[in-house]
Amino acid sequence: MRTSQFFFTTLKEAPADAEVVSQKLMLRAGYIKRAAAGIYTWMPLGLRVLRKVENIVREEMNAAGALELLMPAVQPFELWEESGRGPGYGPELLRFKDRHQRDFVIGPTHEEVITDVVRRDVKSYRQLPIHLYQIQSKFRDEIRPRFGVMRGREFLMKDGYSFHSSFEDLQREYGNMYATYGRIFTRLGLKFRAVAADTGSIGGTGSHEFHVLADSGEDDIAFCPTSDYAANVELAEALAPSAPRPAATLAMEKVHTPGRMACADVAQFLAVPLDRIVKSIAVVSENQEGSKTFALLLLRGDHELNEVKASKIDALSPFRFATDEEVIERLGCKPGFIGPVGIDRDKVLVFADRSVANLADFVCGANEAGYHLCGVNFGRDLPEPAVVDIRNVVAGDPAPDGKGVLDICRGIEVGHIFQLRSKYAKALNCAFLDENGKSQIMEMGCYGIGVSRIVGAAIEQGNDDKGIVLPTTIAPFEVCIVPMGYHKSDAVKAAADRLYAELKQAGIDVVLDDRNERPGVMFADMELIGIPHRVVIGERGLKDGQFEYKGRTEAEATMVAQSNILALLQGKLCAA
RNA sequence: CGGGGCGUAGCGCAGUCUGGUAGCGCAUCUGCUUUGGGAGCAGAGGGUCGUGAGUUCGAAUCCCACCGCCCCGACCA
Repeated sequence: MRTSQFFFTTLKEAPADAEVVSQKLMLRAGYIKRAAAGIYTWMPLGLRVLRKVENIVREEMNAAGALELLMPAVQPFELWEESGRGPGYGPELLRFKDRHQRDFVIGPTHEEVITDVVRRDVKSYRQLPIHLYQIQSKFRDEIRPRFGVMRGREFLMKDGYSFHSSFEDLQREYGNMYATYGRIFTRLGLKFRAVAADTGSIGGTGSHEFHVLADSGEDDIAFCPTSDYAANVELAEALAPSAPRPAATLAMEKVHTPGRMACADVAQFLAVPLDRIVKSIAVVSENQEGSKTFALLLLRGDHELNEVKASKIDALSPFRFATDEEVIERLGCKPGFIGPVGIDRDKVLVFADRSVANLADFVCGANEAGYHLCGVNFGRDLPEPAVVDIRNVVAGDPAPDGKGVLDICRGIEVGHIFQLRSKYAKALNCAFLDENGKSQIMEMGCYGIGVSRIVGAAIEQGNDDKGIVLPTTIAPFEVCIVPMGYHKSDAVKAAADRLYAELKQAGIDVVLDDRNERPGVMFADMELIGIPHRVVIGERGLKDGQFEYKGRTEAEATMVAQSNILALLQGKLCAA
């Protein structure tokens, strides 16, 4: 490609509303243009990157035995009614009516459609297993789209679905995909980690997320530096303290704590460590008949509630936070001074985090505005609570695998694999006849990769003050040729044209900057858009039969004999 | 959904308080000069000042409504 024949525009300043570095750079480099909140046009330059990512994903999926198909972006709402997921999915699901007033959705995912396809055509165990995937635009009407293509509303996704005659075979394919995803992210040149994950709204059993590690990520990952353990914080188990609960040493005492509502304020005011303050979070679970279950969740002052874990408590599934009115009605006290002592356990359930259950002589609200209780002890001052794991792990907690201590880092979720089992197959009656002629429901797996998000994540991981730094495998071009005086010097022009033809002939994805621009403009543009290898051709070097080579992240350029440049570049590209 | 902020040329911004013929930098176009790190000079084009309705002799500026966008919050009592 010659830049004079290409179309790209760069900006010196990023739009003011761009938030994260990848978004700013993608806009400045002209990879994408914003069309509406969370909706972008991929310009030719950015599309080259997107397609390279897509093709790596496609090659590895094909190599792993999956078959590509393409499903419709627009889906009949009936399928969502049949799976029972229509109401639960909520406002993220973009719905509309056609001219005949029939309901449709723009697909945020395709479990329903693929299950419908398979149930029509797959009748026998002999046709199983089968793994079908597509690479297609999805639409999810996010509450707050942000971070450019990393949390857009429209995005490109690879979604694959496998169907099996047994759970064992599903597990085999799940392992196959786990390995395939590792190969894909390795080829993409990303620093990533596979982590155990919650299955969320999609449902199912086993699940792993693949995260690109980056400080701007939206997910917290708990991992153990001295073992293989890694899990989303939503899922990571907080072990019970190993030491037994200490004996009580203090008598319970009511103290005046005017205006001290936050745990940190109470701790400071009473000169008690934050980890001996117990906070009580009031929640309500309403069943379908409208009857309410009211509960207090007890956490140490230095811990955070993990809503995913809490929602797995049977009595609280699902739950919401109690309103101030509900708290006053049940406890006779405003939030801020509520606690588990002296309450009617028939009306209020009490769940204590494992760490709270191990406390002695703790502080909690007195259920009276302006007062807390000190020196509180389970068994003596209040009944023993139900003990549960409902907190987020923190750095320094013991790893659940018992092989070290946890640390926390941020990640961008770029892949997710699930063992769906038969959730959708059952709802949509996706069945087959087994060896004995008996009808059985299929086992399903589902495997997603956020293709457009990967581009943002890769730039989040690879950038410097000059612009985008991408791995050669996904950069928009592998090599750029920057001639000094292409339009003035016949010798430079001839050398540049010759090298350009030679590199193209060798199958290298090369761009020749033949614009009549000043050198500074060309250097700055090629660096901004993220070309990993640069060859500069000038009369100075030509006199000695030399070109100048510089890698995108190298500080200094090196002079290379003209006859050696192809071999040098091939070596660099091969190594990548 | 609650709170806050913003909307003026393709991008970044000033002007709004205190109403009086719409500006700056970058980008674009023309000419000359320049050519190894985002050039210089001279000239030019480009605006429903988010939309609508008001107040006024006169509105980017004041009032009202709407639309769009951004940020914070929607566990941590």
